Amino acid sequence: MRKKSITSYDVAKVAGVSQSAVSRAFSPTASIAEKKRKLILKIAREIGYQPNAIARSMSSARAQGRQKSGIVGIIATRIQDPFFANTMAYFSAQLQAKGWHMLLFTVDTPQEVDEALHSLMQFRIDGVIILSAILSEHMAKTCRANGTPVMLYNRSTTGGNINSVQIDNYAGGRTAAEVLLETDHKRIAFVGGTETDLTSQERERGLSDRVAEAGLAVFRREYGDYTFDSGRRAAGRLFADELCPDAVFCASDVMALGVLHAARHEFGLKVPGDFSLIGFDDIPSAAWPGHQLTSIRQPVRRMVREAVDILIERMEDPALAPKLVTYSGDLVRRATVRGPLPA
Amino acid sequence: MRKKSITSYDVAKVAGVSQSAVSRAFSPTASIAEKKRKLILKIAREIGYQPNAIARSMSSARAQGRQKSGIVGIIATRIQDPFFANTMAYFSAQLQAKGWHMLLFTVDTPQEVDEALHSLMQFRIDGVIILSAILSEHMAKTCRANGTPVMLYNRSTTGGNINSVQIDNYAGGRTAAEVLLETDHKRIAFVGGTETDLTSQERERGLSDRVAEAGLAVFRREYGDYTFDSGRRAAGRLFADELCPDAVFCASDVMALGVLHAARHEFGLKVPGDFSLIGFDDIPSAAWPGHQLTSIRQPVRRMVREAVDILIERMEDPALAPKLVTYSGDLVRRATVRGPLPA
DNA sequence: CCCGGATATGCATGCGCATGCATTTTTACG
DNA sequence: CGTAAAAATGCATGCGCATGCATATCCGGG
Repeated sequence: MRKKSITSYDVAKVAGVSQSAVSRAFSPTASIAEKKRKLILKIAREIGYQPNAIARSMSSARAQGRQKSGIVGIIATRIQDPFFANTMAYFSAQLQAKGWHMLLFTVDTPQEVDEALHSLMQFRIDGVIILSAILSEHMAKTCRANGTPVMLYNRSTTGGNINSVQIDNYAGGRTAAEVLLETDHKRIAFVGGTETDLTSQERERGLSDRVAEAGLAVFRREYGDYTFDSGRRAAGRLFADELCPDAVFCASDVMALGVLHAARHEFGLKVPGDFSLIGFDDIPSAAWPGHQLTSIRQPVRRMVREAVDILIERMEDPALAPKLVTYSGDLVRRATVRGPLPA
Repeated sequence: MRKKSITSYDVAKVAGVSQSAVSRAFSPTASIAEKKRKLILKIAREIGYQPNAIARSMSSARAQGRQKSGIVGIIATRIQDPFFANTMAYFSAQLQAKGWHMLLFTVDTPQEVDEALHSLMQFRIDGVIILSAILSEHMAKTCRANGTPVMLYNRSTTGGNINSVQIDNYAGGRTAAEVLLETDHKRIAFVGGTETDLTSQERERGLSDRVAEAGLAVFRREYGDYTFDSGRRAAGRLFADELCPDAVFCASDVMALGVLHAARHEFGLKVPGDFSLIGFDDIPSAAWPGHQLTSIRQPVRRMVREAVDILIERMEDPALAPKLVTYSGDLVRRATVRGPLPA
């Protein structure tokens, strides 16, 4: 009892036309009498015909010399994290609005990216977006060989030959240092993501450099894994000793919120009374009345839109040169840093 | 300058075998000499051959009488919401672990579900998961006709002929009422999601019924849209009058957190001193030290696993009867309800 | 060394569609 | 009304793969 799906031949038979006519009826640019198109579409609807995207992509291989699937692959990590959840939501909305489909792959470790990409490429995806991870030189070559454009979001390669959209992490770190120095902090601590994470390292380096320029050194460095709990635990370590930091800069808002909650509700500290706190990303919950977390904002919406635009251009014309875009993150000053708030 | 992708013929030519041999080398069950398979796989790796999943699925249509794409469609809403972000992360991990791919569609309104499903079905997906939405009778019929199993997550239909996994919303509402009545609250308010949302309605009905059984009535009803800000605004309305509620039950944790932040930091109220608060879902941030929000927990991980298992069974054998599973949500008692905490 | 069964291999085919090409129909205009 | 150009239509084909079927090769026991 196997069901056979309804094909364009079925429609053609009912409509008394050729299969080509049916195909053309569904192709907006094809040459077909308007009256006949209407009829075919009507009959198609009646008998429940749906063009088969798989077959369509098969035959496009012949015509265009290359399969076009209409699918963009996305490789993402930690999509339950508010920052990425937001980013994903925007990516999905953008791609959908422009008529592209999204084949989603989530990975736990950077090592899995290659494998995921491999798997995605079997579907002859037209392009791929990689969130917060990089790909091996080998896979980069494979993609180039296949003419599959890649978009690195939140990362870039040193080679500079892969499209990327990211925030200026170094500058963000410097900005954080700047505001903390201005407000007269002396013992500035840093809480990073995983120690090997490039993004975190750049933010740390920005902070470090600027603090050094002021003749100081970063007071303490702790590392977590970008989760709330890791921020909370980092706070535990930072405030266990006699001499505590008077400011903390975290590589992400989620960790900063972990520090904030732990400090206030587990150690009874005041923020910014006992220490000032700055996060990164400006996720929605940073602005909640009880948090009022100062942060370095990533203009996620704009960045995603740009990433999608760049990728689509490259998918349509693979010959275009790679484009690398860096956004700068503005400081969003809220209540976790002492000193006057902006009007 | 069109790139032609590498096909099994290319591998065959280099290996000096037939195309069939290459195909068989990539099919674990096919009959082929082990030595030859090794050789073919080696050459394939060398010249960068990747089986074309699209073409593979095309030809499976002939063999099996039905195309098998290995793709599951997911239609989701509000994936930036922590509850759904979590759910999505689990779905993705589960499906991937079992060798399925995920074609993601996000929608803003329930009306778009049909359209999205339509679009997905053009890819001959093997099954579809719909998060927090239902599908029209028409689309349900179409799916049945195509033999495409559907899994409604977080919803079910009255007909009971579509697979579903959901929480017992009514019972959850009753549980919330129960604990608030036990702790001697008299003016119990409800904050719902959108007024037309079935999930929210069920939670409200559970609360309502149980409160009525105690000889009381729900003190106030406000509606938001499941966002933090809508909870915040609802709080504004609830606490504007002279006579305020002494307890609030929200249809989601996110809204409850909105109420909590607004109450504490905008109106200077104490929770649970001035009123008690219960949310729904038990998202991670409900447990943050500064929140300690009492909530009705959804065992998301288990529910997702079950949903995936049920769907996979149905994809492998479409003849199986629909399965409807309802989980009950346990109360997670934290600090936002007055009275003694559990040890 | 021979022969039968098991295993391995290649050939041919079609999944459903889009499109080049040849042919027919329509349209426009003198 | 005639004719040329434009539009519409159908036929045939192949995209890359998996697999049924026919044939070739292997293996072991007598």
